[in-house]
Amino acid sequence: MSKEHILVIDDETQMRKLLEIALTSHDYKVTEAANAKEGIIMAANHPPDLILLDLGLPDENGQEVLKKLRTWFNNPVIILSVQKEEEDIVEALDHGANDYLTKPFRTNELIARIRTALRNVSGVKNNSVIVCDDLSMDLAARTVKRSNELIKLTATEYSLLALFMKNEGRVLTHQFLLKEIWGPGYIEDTQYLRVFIGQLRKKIEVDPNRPKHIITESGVGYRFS
Amino acid sequence: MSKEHILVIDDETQMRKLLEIALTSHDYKVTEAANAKEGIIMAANHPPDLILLDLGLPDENGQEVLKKLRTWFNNPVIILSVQKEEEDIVEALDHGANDYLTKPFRTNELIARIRTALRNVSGVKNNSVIVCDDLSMDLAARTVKRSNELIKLTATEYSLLALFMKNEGRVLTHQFLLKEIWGPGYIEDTQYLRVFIGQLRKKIEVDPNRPKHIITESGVGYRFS
DNA sequence: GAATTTTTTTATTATTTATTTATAAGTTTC
DNA sequence: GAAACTTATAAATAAATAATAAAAAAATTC
Repeated sequence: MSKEHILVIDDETQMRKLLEIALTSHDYKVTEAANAKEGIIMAANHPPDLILLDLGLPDENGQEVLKKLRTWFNNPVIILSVQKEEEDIVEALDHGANDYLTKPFRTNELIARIRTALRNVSGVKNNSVIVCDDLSMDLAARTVKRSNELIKLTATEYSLLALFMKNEGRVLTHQFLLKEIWGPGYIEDTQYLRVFIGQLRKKIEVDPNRPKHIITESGVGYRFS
Repeated sequence: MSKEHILVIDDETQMRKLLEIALTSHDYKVTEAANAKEGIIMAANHPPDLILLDLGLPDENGQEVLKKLRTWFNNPVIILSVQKEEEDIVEALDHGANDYLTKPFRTNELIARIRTALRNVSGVKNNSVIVCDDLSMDLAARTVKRSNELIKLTATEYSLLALFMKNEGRVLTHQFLLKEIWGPGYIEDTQYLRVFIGQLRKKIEVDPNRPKHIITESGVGYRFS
């Protein structure tokens, strides 16, 4: 089963270590960046489910980093900062942060706030089960069943299918899918999509040659129904 | 635009007054309840967009109130409490609270956190659907239905039909249509239009030989009705 | 650190869509 | 109502897009 992925962007080694231990012990997959530039690149190369962002980065103003991320990154961002001024908090929240904790923070509270943020991922409730015909996806357990049989999906396959099931009936363009799953640097790589759509169809369709769930919208994208 | 509605559940009169002033000045509609029982009834009778809930209510434990609310209330709940113990915060968040502020709090921060919580729920259901007789086009989903049956259109056919449906009743000249769909270099290629109008009619008209939707205006262009 | 799984890349084939061409059917104008 | 012009339809060709298989590379697991 694929773990939820959290990207920590913080320049203090000690803090990263602390977060890594706390997060991995709660069964999250953690990646780390020590500065803004690195963090943005990592987020773009493999979009995490949530970002923990320190505002006091050495190479760039944290608020600016947040603004940059929010031009394309739609998953939760939680700010961790020594700045406890009200105006900093308000600014960050209005720039699209989902939560703001001041350092030093309490670990269990942070973990609870991460759970809360991940639960509320905009749009579809992230704690429910999406059922669609013979398919059902448990977003909390991160599992997929076809006619009550568990299906084994890789992390990427799961993310892709989740995106489809959260947007049933809607045409999702190649660009949108690539941006959401692989990051904004991959919007040209439609071949990735073809390969993974093919793999998904093999796993979820009764007849992969006559797909009923993932419908091709030639020249535009795909639609799940 | 209708104001967003916030329900304040708090037993302290002063606090309610303070919140009322702060919230109304930020253009929210505010209703108030002084205890748990009243609060739950008010939320049930007229569900607000967001609830501000004090945990220290006289008649019932705040965590229990939260649990009761969460059995049916899906909009954001923000906790305001004098309790600053980590375990209280974690418990409330895990019971479905969206945020937790300890009293005394800073007003602008609260307002910003309210904005953040409301941002996550709104905006998802802005489906602009154009309906025209038996035809309906969902611009967000990028789908077209004829008498509730999905119609399969190619990318060009869809763009053309969207242009028509957005300009219902208006005559669109050949030049305009060609420029919009194919680009300014194709103003001369009226044959393209004829081919695609023909294909569209086959798909959307009851009797393609007696078109009711796409009307030919000989020598000028076409009109959608 | 070897084995396994997953992702990425490459190559080939299949399918769909756009464009062109040819011809028939309407319209307009005088 | 016939010539001139415009529009409609069908079908062939070209181009673009999509699917599939299989390899190489990278990441993960034990």
